[in-house]
Amino acid sequence: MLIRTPAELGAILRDRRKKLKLDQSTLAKRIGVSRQWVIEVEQGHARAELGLILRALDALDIRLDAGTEQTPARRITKPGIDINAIVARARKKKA
Amino acid sequence: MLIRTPAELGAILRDRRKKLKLDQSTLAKRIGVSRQWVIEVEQGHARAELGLILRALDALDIRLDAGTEQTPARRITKPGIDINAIVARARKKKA
DNA sequence: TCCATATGTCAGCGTTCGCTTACTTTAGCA
DNA sequence: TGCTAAAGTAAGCGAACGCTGACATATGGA
Repeated sequence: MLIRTPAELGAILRDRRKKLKLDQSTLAKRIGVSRQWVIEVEQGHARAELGLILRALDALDIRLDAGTEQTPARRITKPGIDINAIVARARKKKA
Repeated sequence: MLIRTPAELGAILRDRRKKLKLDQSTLAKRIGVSRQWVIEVEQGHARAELGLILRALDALDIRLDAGTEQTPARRITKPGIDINAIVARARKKKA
């Protein structure tokens, strides 16, 4: 399963949790976070802490693999200008 | 490359950046973050934001894959008591 | 040697995290 | 119908994020 966005990660976590028949409270205790945290991350919370995310994956026996690949048509979503940077700035200005 | 900790992620990012002959400033601009951020994440910053991390991986053409696997001897590091939870609490109390 | 580049550190600031606690809503079941 | 558990929402709080800007070390070339 490829992960590109926080929302995708959240969906993966939720699916896996359900497959293991755990409720949010139990999982939260297992990870060492609050139930609130589980709810927000499953909903795709983009600013969740990396460390906690990794612990959540571990608690659910999900392995994370990083690969340098060649996925052909990948940069089509990247025009000349840098979308990511623009979004990043927008996020800040608005706030 | 398996990712288990923020430090491992940081090392992967740094290696990949060097392989692409980018300096921290250039990468930071490409991701849409400050140079500071790049430095800290490469050093294994555990509380970095998930969304920014994903953007960094994208900027470096690193693919993230989540897999439910069976890695045999995996739970040996998990005694009866829940280490993760203990660490989590410790992190909080100390602060 | 002097200068430019790359990396790392420090301090201060506004924003937001993740936490707790409490309430609401939904679903299944006796 | 009422009860229970699961899931979601909201408010308030201390701690830490990521940012800017300036400064500190290498390292390498002119």
